[in-house]
Amino acid sequence: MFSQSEENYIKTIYHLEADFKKGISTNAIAKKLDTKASSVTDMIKKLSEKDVVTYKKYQGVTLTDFGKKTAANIVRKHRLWEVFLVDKLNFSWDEVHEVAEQLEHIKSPKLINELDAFLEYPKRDPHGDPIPDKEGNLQIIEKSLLSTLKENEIGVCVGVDDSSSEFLRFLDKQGVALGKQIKVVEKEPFDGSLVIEMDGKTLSVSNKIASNLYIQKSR
Amino acid sequence: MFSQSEENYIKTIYHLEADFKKGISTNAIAKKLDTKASSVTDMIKKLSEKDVVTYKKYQGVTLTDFGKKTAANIVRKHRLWEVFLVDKLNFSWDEVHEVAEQLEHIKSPKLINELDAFLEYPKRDPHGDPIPDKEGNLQIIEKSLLSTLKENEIGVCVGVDDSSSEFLRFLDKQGVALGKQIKVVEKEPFDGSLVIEMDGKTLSVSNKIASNLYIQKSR
DNA sequence: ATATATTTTTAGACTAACCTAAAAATATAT
DNA sequence: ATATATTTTTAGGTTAGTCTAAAAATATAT
Ligand SMILES: [Mn+2]
Ligand SMILES: [Mn+2]
Ligand SMILES: [Mn+2]
Ligand SMILES: [Mn+2]
Repeated sequence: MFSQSEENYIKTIYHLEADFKKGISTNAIAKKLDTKASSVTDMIKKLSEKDVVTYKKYQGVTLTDFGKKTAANIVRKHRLWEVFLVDKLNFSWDEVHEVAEQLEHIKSPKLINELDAFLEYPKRDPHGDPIPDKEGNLQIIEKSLLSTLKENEIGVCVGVDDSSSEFLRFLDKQGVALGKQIKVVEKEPFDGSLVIEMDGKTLSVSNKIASNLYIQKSR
Repeated sequence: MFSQSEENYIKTIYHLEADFKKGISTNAIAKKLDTKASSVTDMIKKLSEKDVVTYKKYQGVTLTDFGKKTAANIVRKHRLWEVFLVDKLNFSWDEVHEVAEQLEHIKSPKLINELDAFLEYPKRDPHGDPIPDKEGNLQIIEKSLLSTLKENEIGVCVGVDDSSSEFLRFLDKQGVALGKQIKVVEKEPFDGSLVIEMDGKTLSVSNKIASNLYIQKSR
């Protein structure tokens, strides 16, 4: 059984590995967890002791299979709770993260399995991120950043890269939501902005937005 | 904002005060929390510092109004989560306590208010205990231990005193549940056992059970 | 290749929440 | 009333998780 703090480290390493492969640096972890590198070194030693990570001094850290499974289970809980908050308790997608950050640490296998069933086995969380199954496997879908699409390409909005409240609320204001069909009408090379068609209307989105929105291209 | 540990102390003092009025002893708290008296003294000082309790050395501890409100809010969360687990996630009434013990510490006013609404504002938890409202008030109902009823008195089962898994599962086995009508047929002075009528059948219950079951008498 | 900058680890401290053992206060029994 | 028992507090330690500052290792730039 892991402490809340240990779980937060494990989850963070998992997310960093998804982005940057093996050998996650002390500093990278410290930055994500808003703590100091020296604290990370301490914790890393403990996690290595517990066979969650492999660790060679100065070489960064990598999750073991056991560590990966543990991490996936925490992520599974986090995302299932997010679905619960949005689907059942009227939270909006920009409000769920902080609470899920707490709920993910509740220890009860029955709770999480029953929650999964109650929510009818959702496959993705409110931000479009996949929910790992009990074994820790998660299905990856083919998705591309909106900014990488070419003119006239069409797709469906399936996720966000940055899921900060600010970004999500901004998307709300623009009427952008998961499941919406988007067509790239025009790309502006000067500032990287795009003119897109959505809900039959055309609007312009900045490069900043376009490089944070995931699109599943229509074949 | 209080730590999980502080919250557990506050809640425990609250429950003890309900049973024994003011001036809760260090030892009583230690026993309930399964910790040492010296640890309790430490924590009591901190809580007194934070104006949760009033404390005079060797005189025991009493919740302030602020302390009472804080406690009631924790109890509110505990009981609402218990209702959720039973009503929505197929937990039985003997399985919920341990999980609610964790869930009660989640910090999010919106979460608990939405949960309350989602559950349609329940008034009692699965054990018949009242759920405090947002202000910390809880409605008390007139209830008596089954063991105090006289022959031929009739009432409805509305709660349990001991809510240990063992007792609750035993009640399940006997077919006793909240809401069941019970009539005292006969009292056995020798061992304090009772013959009762329930669901049209008569059965005998030991004194141990009769003094852990709350009945609301039919006027 | 060497100097400089950056990253990582170590050393030493702090706080929260525990503990044991001893001392002090209070309660109980004769 | 005094002696004894019990309860409560104090004193001093431990562990988890954090911090700052300094030392060591590694990376980068000339
Ligand atoms: Mn968390
Ligand atoms: Mn999410
Ligand atoms: Mn608790
Ligand atoms: Mn209960």
